[in-house]
Amino acid sequence: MNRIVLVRRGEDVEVHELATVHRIAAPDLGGFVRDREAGPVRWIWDDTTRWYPALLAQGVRVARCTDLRLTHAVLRRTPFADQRLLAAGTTPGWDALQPVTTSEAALFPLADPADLLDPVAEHERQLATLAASPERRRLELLLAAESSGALVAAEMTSAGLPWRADLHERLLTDLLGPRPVAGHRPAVLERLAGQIRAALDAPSLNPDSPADVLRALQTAGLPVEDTRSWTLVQLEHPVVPPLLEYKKLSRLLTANGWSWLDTWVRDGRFRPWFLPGGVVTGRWASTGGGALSVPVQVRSAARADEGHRFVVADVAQLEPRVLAAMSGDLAMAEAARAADLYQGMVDAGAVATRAEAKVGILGAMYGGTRGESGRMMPRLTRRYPRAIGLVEEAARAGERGEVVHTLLGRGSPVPGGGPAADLGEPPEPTGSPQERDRRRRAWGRFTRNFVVQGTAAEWALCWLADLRNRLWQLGEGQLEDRPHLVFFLHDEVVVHTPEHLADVVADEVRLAAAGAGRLLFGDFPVDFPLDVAVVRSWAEAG
DNA sequence: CGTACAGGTCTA
DNA sequence: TATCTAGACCTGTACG
Repeated sequence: MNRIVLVRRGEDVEVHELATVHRIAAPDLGGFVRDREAGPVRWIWDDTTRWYPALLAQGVRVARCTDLRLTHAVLRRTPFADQRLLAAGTTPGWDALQPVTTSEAALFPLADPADLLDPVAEHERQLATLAASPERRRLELLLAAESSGALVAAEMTSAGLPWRADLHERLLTDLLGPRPVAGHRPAVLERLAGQIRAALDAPSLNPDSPADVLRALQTAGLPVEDTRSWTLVQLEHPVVPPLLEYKKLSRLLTANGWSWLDTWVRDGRFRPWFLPGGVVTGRWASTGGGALSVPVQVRSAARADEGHRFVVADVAQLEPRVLAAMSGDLAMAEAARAADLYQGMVDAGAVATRAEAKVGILGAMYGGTRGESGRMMPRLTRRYPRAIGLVEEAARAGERGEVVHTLLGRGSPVPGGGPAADLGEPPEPTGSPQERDRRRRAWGRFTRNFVVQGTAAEWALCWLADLRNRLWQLGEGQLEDRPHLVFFLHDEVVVHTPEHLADVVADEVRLAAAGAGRLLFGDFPVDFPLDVAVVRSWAEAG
């Protein structure tokens, strides 16, 4: 594997390859990368968001990279690395480096803090750190998966999720009335506001002000402390139906209404930015358009192009399956042999009902100790001692202030903030003993969830990376002419594909899932069954 | 007048 | 018959 480090130098790019250095002009970079991609090569660069969008805009796809910003972040937190090998004067600069999320695909923004960093030296420090790690293989897999995720993320933004603004607008008009002029409510909301004011005898009530609404509800004699929908549904009062309807439609208007369309949908594509490693657990974050919470309500506007289909796939109960595998709990893995893990637990006689299984497992992973899930724990602990033991141990470690880690070695933050690598004194605990105890237990719930959510994110990254390569092999020409990923959300992917390849894509999605399981868990007998749908519209899946 | 936070609701 | 993990992002409101 040829490693080529790219470094910005003014209007040029410095190319470091096999102990040689040469310069090329920035406009020639696309052609150079395209040529070298004919052979096995790994591009090493400071940050994928600073290089890859411009390459993609020129129709250049790369197979592999090392994203030093992301790999640095992982190495800084992992308990498997000797931090002294990573340390340098520029470490704070690498720590602080932020991804670029602007629509201009221009190479080389002015005054980029990345220009103060030395990618060649950082790469060498990272290689030395890996070489000395007792868990080198796992860490290398994690860093490769993380970098591959960076490529997928850039490609998804570049391609965009096909989005039919006309269908979205029709949906808005049907539910809210015609688009109002700026500063006015849509007709349907205005009518509901009138009904709410009448029902509460509050003629000047602003239904968009929670404080206003709460006061009016209390004045009307209703025993409420907040105005959440969940609270309101439990009331018997004429204001409840129009108020709930108002909240629902108002949410649609503000989160995914006309201005959302104006801002985020261009040329028939929704283009959010996906941020690999944006969540401490290793899950992706996103920015722009709320990509991680696109309501089911508007997914009908996401439609495959003419002659194309979406292949939508999600993993059933990913996290409990990951927990079974990472803890080596054969009894839980046996329950996971069924397509429905919770039903598998019922069939094994571990619990009486599916609902009990679900609330019990979720409680074990999230740290629910009260109510139903708390009552389930002794039974689950007897049946699945390794799985439950793993999350309990993670919780205890967190309560002691220790770092926990995922299967591949992503480390949790330390309680006081700042990466574990900062060898400074822990901050002085503040607050009453009760408050400190509450905080300690909350941190234990976080570390309990961290090991499972983070390892599930690693499985998903491996799935995504393998699938990306498989999809590329299925077609010819540019990325968008081939089956390609257009959306990813924790345990769900959407592939946009020419119709005649849809069934092949569905097979590849399953093969990639099986491959991810083997990569992380070897021969351990656990399944990751997928729900796969070939559809015209995202809303038809699931 | 711009920033910070609270309250709310959507996602897995 | 009690909410417990991770996010994004909107509006209204308090603050400096």
